[in-house]
Amino acid sequence: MLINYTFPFSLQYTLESGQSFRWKKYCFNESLCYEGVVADNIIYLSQDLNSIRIESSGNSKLIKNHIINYLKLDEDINRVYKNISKDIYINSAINKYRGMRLLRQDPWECLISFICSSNSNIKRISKNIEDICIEYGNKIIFNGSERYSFPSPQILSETSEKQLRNLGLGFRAPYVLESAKIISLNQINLEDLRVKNYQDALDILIKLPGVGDKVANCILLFSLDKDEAFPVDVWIHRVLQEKYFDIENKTNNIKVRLLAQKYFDRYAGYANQYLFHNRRLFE
DNA sequence: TTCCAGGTCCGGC
DNA sequence: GCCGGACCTGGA
Repeated sequence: MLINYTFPFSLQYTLESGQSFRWKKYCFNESLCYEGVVADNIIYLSQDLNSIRIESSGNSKLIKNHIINYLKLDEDINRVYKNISKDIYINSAINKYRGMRLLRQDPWECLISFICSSNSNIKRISKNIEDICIEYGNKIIFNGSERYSFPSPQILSETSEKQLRNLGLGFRAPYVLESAKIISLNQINLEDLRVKNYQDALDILIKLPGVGDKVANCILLFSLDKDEAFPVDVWIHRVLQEKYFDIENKTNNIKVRLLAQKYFDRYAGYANQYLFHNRRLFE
């Protein structure tokens, strides 16, 4: 099955940019192929000259729509570039990683993933998420691959801190458990945040345990269509200090975020993603 | 051995 | 309100 896309689009940059943690890279017929789990199905994706090739364990028409939505192919990336091209530094990052897109992930999975990201690294986060799925998700078999779905809020809320610590989550275990309880009781409805404005959605998300300003901005940017969201981590802080603003190492991250959002405006999140990727791969 | 990694939380000024 | 330290764990 094929999906056509408008240029520019890079599957590799998009799936390897640290937004999502469940894609595994393969080399197949001398081209890159990615295996992941989206909406309880195993998905294989690869990029041809004019289209994205999909194979999956699920109903093909449904999956096609899921993937168009997941890859956010409805976004006009050229309009984004036009908006964020403010200086030579961001332009150089755009030229290097042209076609890197933001995803529209499941906010629940995104929430747990970025709670797990706290004071960790991409390799370990990926392992934590995969272990959570293996332990509590449903087995999916397709084409010789065996993967597991991401468990529901109910399922995770019925685990225990000890069980989650045994999976290697460390001090993040109680945050995952308590957040799962809040979501499963529908005290916070993540999908409802999509129709709220950025600031209101942010104020709600940071009430969740383990979710501060940085993690909340990741969830807003990578799953809830808030293109102005701007997660400030050590890498972004470093770039902004080196290339943009007169700030100190210790300058409050929220102040830094507000400066950047004012500068890059409505698509600040895309600028963030290019600056992050560029700076992270530079070292 | 020590230090650090996509931060958050808590307690003391 | 702001600031510093603690926090699980695995890899360098």
